[in-house]
Amino acid sequence: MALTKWKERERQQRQNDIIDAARKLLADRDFDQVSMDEIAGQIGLGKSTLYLYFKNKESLYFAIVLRGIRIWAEMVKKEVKKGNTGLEKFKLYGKANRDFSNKYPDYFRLLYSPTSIRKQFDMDKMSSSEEFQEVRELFKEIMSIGIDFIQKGIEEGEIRPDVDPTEATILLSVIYNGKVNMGDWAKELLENRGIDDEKFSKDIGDLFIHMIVKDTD
Amino acid sequence: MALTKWKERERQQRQNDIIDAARKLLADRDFDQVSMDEIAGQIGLGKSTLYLYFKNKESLYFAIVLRGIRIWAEMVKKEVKKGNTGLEKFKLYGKANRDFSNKYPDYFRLLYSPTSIRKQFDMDKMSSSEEFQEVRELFKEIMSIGIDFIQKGIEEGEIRPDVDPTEATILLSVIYNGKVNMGDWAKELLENRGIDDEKFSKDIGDLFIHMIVKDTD
DNA sequence: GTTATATTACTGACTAGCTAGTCATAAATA
DNA sequence: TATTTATGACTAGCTAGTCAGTAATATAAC
Repeated sequence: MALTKWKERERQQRQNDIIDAARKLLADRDFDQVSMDEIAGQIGLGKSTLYLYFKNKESLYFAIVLRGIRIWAEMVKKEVKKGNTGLEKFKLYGKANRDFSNKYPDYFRLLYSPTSIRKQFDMDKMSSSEEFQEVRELFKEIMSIGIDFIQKGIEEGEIRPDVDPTEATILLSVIYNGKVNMGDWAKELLENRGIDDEKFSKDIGDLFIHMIVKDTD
Repeated sequence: MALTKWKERERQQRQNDIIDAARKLLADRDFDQVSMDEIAGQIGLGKSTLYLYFKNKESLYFAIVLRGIRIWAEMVKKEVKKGNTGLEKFKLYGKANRDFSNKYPDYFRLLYSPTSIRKQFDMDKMSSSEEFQEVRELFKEIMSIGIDFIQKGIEEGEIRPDVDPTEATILLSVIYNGKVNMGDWAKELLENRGIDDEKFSKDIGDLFIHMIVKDTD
């Protein structure tokens, strides 16, 4: 019985290897542009083998995304505990997002693809994937956290009451979405001014807070 | 001579038709997902015919993008004339961006693709395209306009001096980039709160101004 | 402890279908 | 008749997914 359990772990490890190989390849190319052959080749397997671990390509894709969003959700939940007021917690919420995007850029980029470049997917295969549903739920959960803290901040009088919590939270997400997909031309402009990615990230965070707090000085 | 001129117009008209058909198809699908066959079929032509008007697929793509960015640049330049101070002009700059995204959503979405999803393109073919170079120049020009007005606004004391003009302008562009590519899940959250796209656009604009002006009240 | 059997892990070759781009030929027009 | 415009059939190459059969490992029998 311990044996079958060990077998199970072995199997999960292999599944893990596949996910990892695919993630690396998908970090800078689109779903359509990475073939199952290439993913399999990356870890010295035949393509057919992938289908023993994943129903189809979409399923593999969302397995990666799911892994990423789980990490994201975890980081957010952990970070916001450090704050007390709504504003504090929302600042930490923003920081967690930034940290995640810096620490796991591959996942982060990937995470914004399925929701935005959804047209590349076969909707039927997508919906049938359990992973897809969980990703969707976690996304909504993460958004809810931000929304609640802005709401709290408004009630506590630190955030302007005319700020719509949903809009502001989505805007934060929109900014990160835009930033990861930012084109080379924009990057060039920043570099010419001596602004690296990290500084830009941080400054965006600061600007965002200016956007919602009651008093700027 | 008048005849050859008419011929030339005829040719341009046809080229125009192709661009238009392609634009419509590319509005909600990726470069890779729209075939030359489909574009040609859309206006009752054979695929081979497209190659009489465009060197290759990339060239056709950038012809569309070029058309779009020309309209965008024109709208921006026209709108900002209405203002006087730097802040006023930057507000109009933001408005022009918003108007363009509302009036020509297809172009707008497309415009952010080549810079972000550049990995789908064959770089050699891309660079060799004259259209690509002009698109690049116009993009930089549009960014410069925003940067200059924020700078002016700072000098005039209406915009906070700790705002970096380049960062802020790029951020505006990043926001629009993110917004056009915003996923269905985020859209859903907004809809559930009764916020339609137009309201969200406008509110983003207002929030953005809060981000940079000196005094909020 | 060795051999036979059952289970599991894996893969090469294949199907069916799609793609961009070419080119000799045909149609339309000057 | 000459020129421009258009195309159908083709090449060469790629893709996801399948499946019969092979290799490796685990269990059972002797």
